[in-house]
Amino acid sequence: MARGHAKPRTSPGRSKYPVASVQASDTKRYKTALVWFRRDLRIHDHAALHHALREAQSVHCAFVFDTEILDRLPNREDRRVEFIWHAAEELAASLEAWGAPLRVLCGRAREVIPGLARELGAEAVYANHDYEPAAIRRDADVARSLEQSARVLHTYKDQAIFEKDEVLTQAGGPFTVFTPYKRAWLAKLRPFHYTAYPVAKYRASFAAGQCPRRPALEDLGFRRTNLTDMKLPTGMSGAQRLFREFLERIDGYQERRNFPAVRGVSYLSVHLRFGTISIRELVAAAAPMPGPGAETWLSELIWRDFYFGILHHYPHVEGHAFRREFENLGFENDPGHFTAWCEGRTGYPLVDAAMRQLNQSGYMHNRLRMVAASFLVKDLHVDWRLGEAYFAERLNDFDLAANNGGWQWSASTGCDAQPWFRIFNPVTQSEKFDPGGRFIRLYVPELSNIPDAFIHAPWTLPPLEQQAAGFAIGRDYPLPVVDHATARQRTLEIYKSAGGGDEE
DNA sequence: TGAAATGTTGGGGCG
DNA sequence: ACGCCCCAACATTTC
Repeated sequence: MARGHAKPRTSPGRSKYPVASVQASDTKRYKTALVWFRRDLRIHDHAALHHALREAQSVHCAFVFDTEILDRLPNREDRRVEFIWHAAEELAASLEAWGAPLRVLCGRAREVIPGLARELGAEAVYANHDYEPAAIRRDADVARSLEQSARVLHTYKDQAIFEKDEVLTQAGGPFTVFTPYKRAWLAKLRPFHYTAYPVAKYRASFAAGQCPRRPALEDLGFRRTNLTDMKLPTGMSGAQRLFREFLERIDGYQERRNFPAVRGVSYLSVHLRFGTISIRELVAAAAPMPGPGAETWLSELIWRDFYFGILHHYPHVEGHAFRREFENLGFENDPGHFTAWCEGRTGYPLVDAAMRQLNQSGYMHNRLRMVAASFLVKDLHVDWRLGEAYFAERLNDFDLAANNGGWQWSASTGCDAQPWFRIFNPVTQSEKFDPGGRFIRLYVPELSNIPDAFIHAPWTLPPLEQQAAGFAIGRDYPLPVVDHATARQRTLEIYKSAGGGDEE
């Protein structure tokens, strides 16, 4: 059957993808269709767009700034809204080059989309699968509304290479351990799974028209952020630039990806999140490429599919520990400690640098996400859900499945999580992965004059040398909020008594 | 995608 | 020369 879990089609022009010839319009099943863009803000290699163009004579496009989401955002300067706004602008410009207008609307998507479909006389709405529980409920609502006026919602796999039940164990169940999942994923992978949808070939099906006025960022009730100052490339073109640059250094990825002060990673996560680049394009480049760099990077892309799958099969992970014995660890959740962590003043330089990077830019290096998460849970004894929520609020690339998976991994509450007795030492991690303190100095300028030998643990700088450096611990930079060795012992007790006792 | 505690080994100082 | 001790370096176990 056709890719993307599309329901079996009966239209006469249906053929096995990819298709060599453009269908004649009299073989199409719909006169008019509407493509609803969501987290897939691009025109190339787009499943829903491709199917709509093939199946309808006249295709309209829309994007909705969903007020149900926007209204719940805690502040009016949100880099993600701005990122999406830029992406929608570029999407509109690209569609316009094909003579197709993009309708950019603002409102409750579950009402706006059925309303727009009625207004346009669209018989079908096309969109890509979104796996978040709230999105699933929204899409079910939209489908129901459309049905009431004899319309239909078609949705497709687009964000993932394999979704839902496509990769299963021998027993037919979902994988809950990454390594065997990855093995099965790789064994199943064929070029077919990462071949781009040739959208441009069918562009004759776009409904022509004037480009309607689009809302400015301010019209949405949001203010500019420092997003553009940060030189974060936005939109499809920004994603392509990052990808091109990353491919130049992918060979060193395996080593360089661990060092936050080094440009080692791809920085594509936010683009994958909003679909300004296609996962198929990335896998198409990485899968056939030899060497440990491409292999390791592909692994990271597989983690993404893995966590989509976990959320799909175990939706209770949203809000609950995957491992029930660790549901309630009885942490103190000291508000002072939590605030110190949020604000980057725990007294542990690498943790603080990481949190300040997040606060200033909306980005945090992946290793630092692990270090910061481990510290919150296993040093400060704050519930992982508080950290998860803070990241959700701040990360430009925030994705429910991946963020939840990452936090439960760090907290040892998840499926295939790190063992509970595995506890990062924030000083050792700092010495290993920021040996010269370059990253620390970037975000914790009050430590810029501390010698390398002490920058990972500035409280060990002898008083005389503090004087010489014009620095006083406790005055210019906080003393550690907790003692790691003590906190570690307590963590071991907590997890052991919570039922971790009989673990290997 | 760990770190700390504990165990083992072997070189060198030294009586 | 030899045994003994110290301890660094490495390995293994434990959390």
